Amino acid sequence: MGTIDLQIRRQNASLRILVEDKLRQAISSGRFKPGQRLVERELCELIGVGRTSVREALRQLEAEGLITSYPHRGPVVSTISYEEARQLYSVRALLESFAGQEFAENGSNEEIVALLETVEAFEAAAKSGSGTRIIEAKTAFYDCLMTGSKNVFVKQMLTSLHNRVTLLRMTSMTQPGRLQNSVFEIREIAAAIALRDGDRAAALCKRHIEIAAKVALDYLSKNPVETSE
Amino acid sequence: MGTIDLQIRRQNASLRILVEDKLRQAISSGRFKPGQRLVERELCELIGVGRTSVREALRQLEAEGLITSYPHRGPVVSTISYEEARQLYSVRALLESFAGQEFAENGSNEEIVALLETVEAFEAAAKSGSGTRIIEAKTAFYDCLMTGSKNVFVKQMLTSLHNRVTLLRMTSMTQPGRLQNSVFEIREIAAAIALRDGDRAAALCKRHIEIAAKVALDYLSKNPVETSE
DNA sequence: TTTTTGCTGTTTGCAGACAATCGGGTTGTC
DNA sequence: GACAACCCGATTGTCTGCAAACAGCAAAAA
Repeated sequence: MGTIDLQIRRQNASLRILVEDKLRQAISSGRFKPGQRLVERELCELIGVGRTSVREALRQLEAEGLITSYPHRGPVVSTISYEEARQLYSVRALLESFAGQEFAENGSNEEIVALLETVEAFEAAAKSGSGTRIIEAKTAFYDCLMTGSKNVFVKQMLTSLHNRVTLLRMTSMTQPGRLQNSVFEIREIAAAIALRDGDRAAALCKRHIEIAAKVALDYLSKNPVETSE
Repeated sequence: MGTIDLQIRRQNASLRILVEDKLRQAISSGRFKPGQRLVERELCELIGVGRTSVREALRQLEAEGLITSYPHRGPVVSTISYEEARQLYSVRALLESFAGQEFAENGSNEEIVALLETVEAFEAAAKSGSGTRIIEAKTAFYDCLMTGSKNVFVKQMLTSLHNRVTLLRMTSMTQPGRLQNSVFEIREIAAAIALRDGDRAAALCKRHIEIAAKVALDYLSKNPVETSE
């Protein structure tokens, strides 16, 4: 007899977690725009849960920096200024180059194989042109990269930073030609890691983010991020 | 007639924040030991607030990594393994050297003056031998360092890491002779920053943390951290 | 026009209630 | 005595009602 689906009850996740994910997704997808007020009661009936769950989820998102709470005025989807965006990319370059270096020097062979697979998936997604597939593939690549770095703190921090980048509501991918370059850069990074060349991997990661930062910041200085209200 | 205290109620901070700080302090001071269960109701009557505030504060501390929640069993003061401690010091070295470099290159002259003052305060505290004064002075130094780095993300992340280090319940300061060396290292760091030598500041910060890490990890491998229950 | 006053919507916090769940002890069986 | 099934107390997860505090705004007063 085959193994019956062990995960029948994926209901394990508490309501709070579900609400968190829903809100995160709503913010990332742009359904909630930066600057928009999030009224408790509205969220409650929108999601169909009690205030307790909503409030605790909001606290979590606040800790992640996705929303900002003003006393007695409630939470608001965080906005991110040009200067903050610059700082964000700056520290992201630092952490990702560290992750790349650690991966190259300490990652297991299996992890390298897995990384190369995500690169191929990314290339395929890029060819397909599907926006969601591209984002998924890129997320998978970064996830693999961070896992291979063998540092839970770096992984946590980078995940948080990635979430916040979406507040800019503009993936640098949307720039013409940027996607192709991105594919190339990522392939190079993976190659350096596969060759166990930590320094080169770090340099490539750093450069990759710096380019993305330049594109994003240039765009941002011309088209200020759209906020709600 | 003298001005009557206008600030009778500086109740600005919401209860939740107060509870957070109380709990953070209780954990940092060792009143709550790693591994100890934190029962909601006990905390409620201990602090004298309702469950709502306690639960939201717990969510915040969980996001910071100070406590860990198990489904239907409640929160527990986080423990930190040897491997995690290694990773923590590793990323801390990375971020602090970055902060040091940025400070040296972009800090204002006023900030440099302020930094030098915290160094002197630290030296004075070290001479006094008072544990709490030393910790305060060192905190002030780091706070100044992070502020001068002009990067809110780095500051946030480092603050979180500093909080978690206290879970080890052993400041590397307690090692004989370590305090004197620490004073020396910090003076050197500040000097490099004052000279605007970013590379040297970064290298010194990195070395400073690496030494602290070595001391702490050596100690940790011999004396496993005491947990409660 | 400027200041004061009061209203309204919203957050903040408390208390009580209930279901779901977990761990541990007890019971029953072999 | 060993082991499994079962039950029970404790605790969390969640919901709801209620009171107080506060920000923003508009109307009233100067």
